[in-house]
Amino acid sequence: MTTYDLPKAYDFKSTEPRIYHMWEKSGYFQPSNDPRKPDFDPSKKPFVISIPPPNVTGELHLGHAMFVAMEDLMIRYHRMKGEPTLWVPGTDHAGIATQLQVEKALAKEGLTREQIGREAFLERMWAWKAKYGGIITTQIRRLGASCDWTRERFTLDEGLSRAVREAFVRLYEKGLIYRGLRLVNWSPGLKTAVSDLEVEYSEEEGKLYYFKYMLADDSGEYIPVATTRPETILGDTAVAVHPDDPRYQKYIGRKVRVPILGRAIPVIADSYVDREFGTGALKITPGHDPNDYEIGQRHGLPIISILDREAKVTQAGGPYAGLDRFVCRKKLWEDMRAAGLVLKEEPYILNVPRSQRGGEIIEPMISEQWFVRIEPLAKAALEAVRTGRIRIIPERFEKVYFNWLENIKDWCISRQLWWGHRIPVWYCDDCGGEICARTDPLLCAHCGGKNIRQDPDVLDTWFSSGLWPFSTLGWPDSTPDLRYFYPTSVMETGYDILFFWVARMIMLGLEFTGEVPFHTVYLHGLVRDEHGRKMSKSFGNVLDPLPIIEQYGTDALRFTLLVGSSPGNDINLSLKKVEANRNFANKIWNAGRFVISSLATLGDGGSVSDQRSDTRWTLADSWIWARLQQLVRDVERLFQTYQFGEAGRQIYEFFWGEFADWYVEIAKLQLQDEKTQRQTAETLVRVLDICLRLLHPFTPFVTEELWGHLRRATLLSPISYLAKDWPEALIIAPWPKPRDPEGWEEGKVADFSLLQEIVRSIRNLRAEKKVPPTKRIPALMAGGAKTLLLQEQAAVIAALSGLNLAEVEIRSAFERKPEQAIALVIGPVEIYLPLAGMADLEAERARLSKELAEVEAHIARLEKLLASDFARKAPPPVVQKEREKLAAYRESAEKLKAQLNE
RNA sequence: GGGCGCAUAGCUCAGUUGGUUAGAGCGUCUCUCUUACACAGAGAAGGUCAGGGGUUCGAGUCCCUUUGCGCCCA
Repeated sequence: MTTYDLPKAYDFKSTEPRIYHMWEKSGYFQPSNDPRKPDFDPSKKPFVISIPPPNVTGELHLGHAMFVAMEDLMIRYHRMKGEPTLWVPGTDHAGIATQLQVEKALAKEGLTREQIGREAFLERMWAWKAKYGGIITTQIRRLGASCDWTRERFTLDEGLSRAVREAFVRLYEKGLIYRGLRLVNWSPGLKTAVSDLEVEYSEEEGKLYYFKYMLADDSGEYIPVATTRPETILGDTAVAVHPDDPRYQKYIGRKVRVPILGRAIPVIADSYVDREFGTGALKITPGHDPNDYEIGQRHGLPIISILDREAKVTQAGGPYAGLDRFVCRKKLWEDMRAAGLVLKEEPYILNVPRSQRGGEIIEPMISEQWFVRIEPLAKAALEAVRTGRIRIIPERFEKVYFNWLENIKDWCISRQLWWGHRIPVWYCDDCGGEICARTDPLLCAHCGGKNIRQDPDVLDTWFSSGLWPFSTLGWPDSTPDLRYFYPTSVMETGYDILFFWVARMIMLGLEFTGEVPFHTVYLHGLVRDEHGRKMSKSFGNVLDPLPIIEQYGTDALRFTLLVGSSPGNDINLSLKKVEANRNFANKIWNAGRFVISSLATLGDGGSVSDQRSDTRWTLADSWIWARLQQLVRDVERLFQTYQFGEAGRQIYEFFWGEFADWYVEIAKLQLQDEKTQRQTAETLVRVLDICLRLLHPFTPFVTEELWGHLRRATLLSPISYLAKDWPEALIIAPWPKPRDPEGWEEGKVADFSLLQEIVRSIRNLRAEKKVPPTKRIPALMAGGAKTLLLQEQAAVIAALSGLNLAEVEIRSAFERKPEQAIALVIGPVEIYLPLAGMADLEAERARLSKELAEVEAHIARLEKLLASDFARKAPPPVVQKEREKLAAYRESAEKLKAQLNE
């Protein structure tokens, strides 16, 4: 047969691109049951994920690596289970972020978008997208993502743009979209409105400024007022006091003068005012503060906008017109000081609204914007989760979701940008009418006039992402894909975009399709640095996934992210962990090399038949098989409950700690014996095969590569029948099916555990006594009830613990304790290692006494336990287990005592 | 102000029907280049599971509470 000469270390660098190419080229990423193909069967239930679309011109970060690892794991698992599986990839135009990139490039040429005009600017945008748009998807491929690239979508592509247009028009027609002057969050740097969600509040040191609001009747009286933003004084239209405040009651209904400007404004009473805060009198600036806006609405106060779109003071600011907001703050305060209006300043911790993008201070401003009337949509979205039609994992996020939707405010969806879906509304200059249409109108629908112009604004990017699960499948058309693959199955993403994205998809999905867009939401945590700090460029602790992949391989990174995380919790990533998992990939590789090489020892006597009714499985064979079946059951249970990390850890433990450390070592022995050679090779192949299948969703590359070698080697070997049903690639190999235990497993596992304990005890003693590892030593064993087992396993024990088999003597018991020997007691078994000259009698007695004391402590503990209510109230199997333990300890104690008495 | 999470070995973390000897990786110490793997093997040290109270035969796990840290919402 062909001998395999695999490299000693797994070479991920050459393997990963080759394997990925093979998968993609072979069409494995496409659903096995495809509505586009003639043999399509609509009755098969598919498993579908739509990718959280990354920014089209973005670059890979660990958040992407995280979601790809999780989603690819789910996709591969379901694909291997034989379900038609679809993972829809795509990208998002990321309005602000992308536009900023291009504006930055323009700025380098000394240009602004306004200078070159909308049309030319959009040409630049598309050119930019063409240039950088492929980078992120190439990088996602490097992560091993098995998504169906033939179905790749982009939020600004034709189909999705049509979906956005349709969605807008429907909401508009239903009265769920309106345009109006409202106080919105304004980003002066970006010169656009942003939604509530795009504003973050940070606590910062600032000042509380106290000053006099002079009564307008020139009585010389004043109301002391405090503010954190003096410049807004220019926009004040009232001073409010609490109606029950004795200090100020007398002023209610009178007028005060706005400092410097001299405008007379009323003193009003409103119970919103907190008497304890500041001076207990509140200046009201409805044009620049959300709370003041509310109060202003209640009292019918005028609204004055004192800032323009760049946050410079407007004409309303009189002498300050044209100043920047912060310059104005300073100057106005100085002028007020000169005018004798300043009382004092106090240090104060402010809650400063900052743009989620860029961090500049957001200015609440009155502006005409488009909004979605969200309440009816939110109601349906709440219901969907409340009734369990959608399940959020981990569950605690359901509460967060409810809380947000219950207190939701209308969604500001217009952005003063150029890169995005333009609002499909036209205004008629002739009749003043408004036209909202699915196709661009040429004439006014109301008066037939030609003087119509489209609203210049575009929609919030999240508006289009909110349609993603169905727009990517062809909505609003009832395409075969939409009919078959929608609703999708799982929405997997980070908890940080639960509101931004997930909630909106649920709302819009229910609204437009009448169905939930997915039945399960799985939320992963954020990737942090190794000490749990948020990664940030300024802090310099950002880890870039690409160099990590270069250094340790994709599998190592994926396994680290998957196994190091639990649902909804952040993960601290360190290169040490990735390195450890690179080592695991190498361990898999080398165990595989061993298994493949073991096939060669079977010789080339041609293929043997699958007849093996006469096989006598060894203890090790039975044990590893029982353990493997247990693993398959556990992994299945863990996958079903979305505990992927735990599943990965268990496979890791089994593979390294049981298969490689124990079975492979014993297999070396069994392969030398003609009688057990074939069954050993068979077991090696079977166990490795199943392990590779279980590991494939975690570490797809090394498992695919190795499995390919295993398959070819097996097919060329005398036991080729094992691989006769294997498909041509692991990615489509059937997922191991859990089987019920057959009854024999427990006994074999217990026997093997005893064997392991014996081996460990001997190794331990050897290390303690500094016996050179290569020195083979004799041993006498008294096996008691386990004598037969020991005799059968003598060769295994000898090999694993460095005994000289020819000098191993096993009996049921010895009449006299062997001299000059060190004794070990392992439950029912006594072992004597005649280490001439090493048996220091005193030291031995001390060692045995110590052991006896430990055992007696256990006996005392268990006797007490079994005498308590435990014996009556605990379930019988649990009690039985403790009784057995006690019996074993008693046996050990007796033996130890006997040792000490000699 | 409301809500949520975390606190387990030196470090980073698992531990999902509560079962009585709490695990891993890394780090540390000792030995070994044993023909799958030194990206390894063997052995060892290291934990009153944040403090207190409760439920229970039994609590790292459930309940209450205190302290510290973090996050979300307002």
